Amino acid sequence: MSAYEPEKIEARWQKVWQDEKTWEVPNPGQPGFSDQKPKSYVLEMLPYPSGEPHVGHLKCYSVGDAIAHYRRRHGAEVIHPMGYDSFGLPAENNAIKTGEPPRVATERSIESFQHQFHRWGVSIDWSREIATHTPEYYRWTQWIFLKLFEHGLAYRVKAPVQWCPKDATVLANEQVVDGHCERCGTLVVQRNLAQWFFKITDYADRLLEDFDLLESWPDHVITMQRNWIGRSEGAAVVFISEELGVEFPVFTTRPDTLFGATFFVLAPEHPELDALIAGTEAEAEVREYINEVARESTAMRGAEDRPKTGVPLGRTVTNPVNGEQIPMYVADYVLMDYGTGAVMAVPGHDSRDYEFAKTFDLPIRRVIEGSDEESAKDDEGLPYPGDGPMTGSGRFDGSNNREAYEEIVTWLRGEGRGKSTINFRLRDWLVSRQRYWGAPIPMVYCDGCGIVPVPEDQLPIELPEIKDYAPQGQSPLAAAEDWVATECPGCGGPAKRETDTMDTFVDSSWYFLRYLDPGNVEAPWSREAVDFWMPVDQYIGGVEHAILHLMYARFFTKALADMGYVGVQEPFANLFAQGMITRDGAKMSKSKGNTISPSDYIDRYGADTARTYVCFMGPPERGGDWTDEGVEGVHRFLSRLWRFAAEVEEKSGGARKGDGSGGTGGADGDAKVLLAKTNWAIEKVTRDFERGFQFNTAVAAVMELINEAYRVKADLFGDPTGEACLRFAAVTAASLISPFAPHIAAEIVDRLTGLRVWETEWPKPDPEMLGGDTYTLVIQVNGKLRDRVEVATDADSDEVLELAKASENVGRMIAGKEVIKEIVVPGKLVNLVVR
RNA sequence: GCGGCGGUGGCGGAAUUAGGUAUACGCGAUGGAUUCAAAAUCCAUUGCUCGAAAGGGCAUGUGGGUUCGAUUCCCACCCGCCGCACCA
Repeated sequence: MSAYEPEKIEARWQKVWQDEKTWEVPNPGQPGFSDQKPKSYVLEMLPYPSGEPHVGHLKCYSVGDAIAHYRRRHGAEVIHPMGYDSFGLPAENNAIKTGEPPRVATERSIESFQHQFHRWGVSIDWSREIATHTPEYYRWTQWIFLKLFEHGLAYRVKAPVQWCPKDATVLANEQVVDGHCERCGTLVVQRNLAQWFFKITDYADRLLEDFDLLESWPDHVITMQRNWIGRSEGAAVVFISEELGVEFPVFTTRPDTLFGATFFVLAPEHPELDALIAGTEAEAEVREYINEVARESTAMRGAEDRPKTGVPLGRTVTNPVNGEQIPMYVADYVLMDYGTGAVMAVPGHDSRDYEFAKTFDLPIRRVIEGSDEESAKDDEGLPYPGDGPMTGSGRFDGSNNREAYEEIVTWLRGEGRGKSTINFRLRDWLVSRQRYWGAPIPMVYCDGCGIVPVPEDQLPIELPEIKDYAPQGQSPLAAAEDWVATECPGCGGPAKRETDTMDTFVDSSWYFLRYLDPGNVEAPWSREAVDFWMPVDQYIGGVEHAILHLMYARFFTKALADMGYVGVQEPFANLFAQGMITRDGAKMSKSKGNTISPSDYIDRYGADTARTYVCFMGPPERGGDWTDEGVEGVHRFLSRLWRFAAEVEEKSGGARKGDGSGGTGGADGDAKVLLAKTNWAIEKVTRDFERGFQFNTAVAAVMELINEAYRVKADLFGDPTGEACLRFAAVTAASLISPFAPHIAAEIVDRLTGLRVWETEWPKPDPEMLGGDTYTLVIQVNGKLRDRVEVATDADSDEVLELAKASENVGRMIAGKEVIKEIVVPGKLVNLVVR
């Protein structure tokens, strides 16, 4: 009997797949294309190539490949490509440290990924491989930039932006976590810079509404995006400074509390502040406060339990509902980038305004009554955020605040002082980066013509070779003077290139379209290919991309659809968010020294073991802790499968065509039990795939099948029907495990049937064989398990009840008691209720 | 604070999707077979507890409820993880 030698069988089948280009699929119009099969686009989030692939990649692609295999065996034409998100900071930071050009380190890493992915045996169509750092790719990233610009969706503006001093670049709002740089953890500061933005806010509503178009996304991912977009309904209300004749619009979700507004607060960055304080007594103090705030980091400013600070402006505005003059303040608890940067303060019904009023001794007015005790005394129960009858609100007194809401807004509208409106938390996407290793922004600046887009036929604007990658507060590209100096496409005069590069999230916002037509030199993709393959039927990746990447890609798809380049509104119909693998309960990191190198395990146990293990260690959508013992357990299981199949091959002859079920008819005894278990396993694994990729229990079911085979095999060898059942069990076990362990499965199925497992149809359970002649009847007394007996499947309720009562143990439990109820659940249990 | 997810043996987890055998599968542990020996392999046992055994009692974060029967449904709470957060 040959031993299980994964290194041999894995190399053998990998060579077959590579030589025969097994996983390559044609596009419409290409030779071999057929529209008879349903298509399925299975896609894992493309990896950032840094060093070698890690266990996160192993898990992502093990899950994705299982799905790809499963769908192929259900008759689908599966497109399963991969590539590299190869622009980005780590390679550039490495370059600054070592002087090695980012391209060199990146391409070395890509080679390592290619090598590892081949060793993992992942079923990828390598003819579609892409890398975002190649001019062939970023030419089209630049092209999309131009299209967005053309359609008014890309614009340049000077604005306060988040700046990371360590990486010396600006960051998108989404890349600032708790006031720190998402990448390096450095405290982020604000700077006023002219930057390129994408107008994602134009799509805020559609990004929300179109969640309805998705087939299956995890709820928590949708919730995270929903919160991030932060749609809130309310009213825009205009407060006027009579002295200056300036209008101050505010956004409020509570126009019903307008009568309770006792002061008015502006953000320190508010553009009207200058005009308000110029030449007044308050000027010096206010300026000092503004400067103080400017020095503080975003994190400090947003800190919890921060005492309220602010300065009175010595001015007032008019409350539109009652004409009252209320004092104006500047305070840092009002944010410039939400709403209008100004708020009407209602201390009676808003906790922040309440705190501020307490600190500055401002009037607090109740305008909505709560329950009786709460409204007993003026200031008790305040701030009160709830609903109730209105008070101190003129003609609205007595009506419920929710009902008065509409009336107040209507009244404001009639007066020209306000209207109902919707506000979003989402900001436009800042895409400029003052870094080298990214796609250059295809724009030039001309003294005469201003900002001029590079004509399409001049793309790509290639990254120049430079020597010094260190950022100096501006892009390292600025040092490449020959490159920067160019000719204005408009007037032909001297002009300068934009030296910022694009955020790498731009590269990854459309790569799934390029896979569909990767060699196209005329266009980023052919509409025909995109119409055929899109949307992605199953997307797989980590939750860490729940907001950034997934929202940007959705935005791009919608914008490209509006321009007529794609025909879908949503790129990813189904999303699977995998959980993170930990080691000793902790996130793996180089600094902790607890990283797992997949290649070490593949050297020792083979790719099948590593792949099956990551699918078995727990539900794939949850995290799991990597243990060496667990890996060994899976390897032990595959070895058992192997030995069992080898024994079948040896004792019952070589390959016989078919699914292995030939000759199993008329089985009884252990043979029949094994046959039933085999059919049960088919049913169970299939159900686990269909019910959202419950791979841990799918693998467990095949383990159970193998355990059953070991239990009965000694008795069955030698008997023709018994051997047929063993053979069927072996072929089926291999077939069912093949999405996780494709090499061992290919080898076993080849040896026992002469067929190629990936070309065979997914097995179907024989419903006749699922149930046996008998079942285990559970007998309860007062709901407690008292006995179990084997009962014929066709026994009726009376017979079952009789058998239950005949049980010795049950007899003891009901002796001397009155049976007041008898519950019979056919095929399952009997419960006798006694008193 | 808001939103989401979760709490089951020594450990990872199963059963939760129509309420019906709690702990599948794996790990770990113990015993046995094989071996000169070890590794590997195979077999058996393994929630806690009382009992010689037959068998009993107790167990799914806590407290209630519905039910013949609740890990599953309802109410109230506790703990953990994740996301967002002075968002007006």
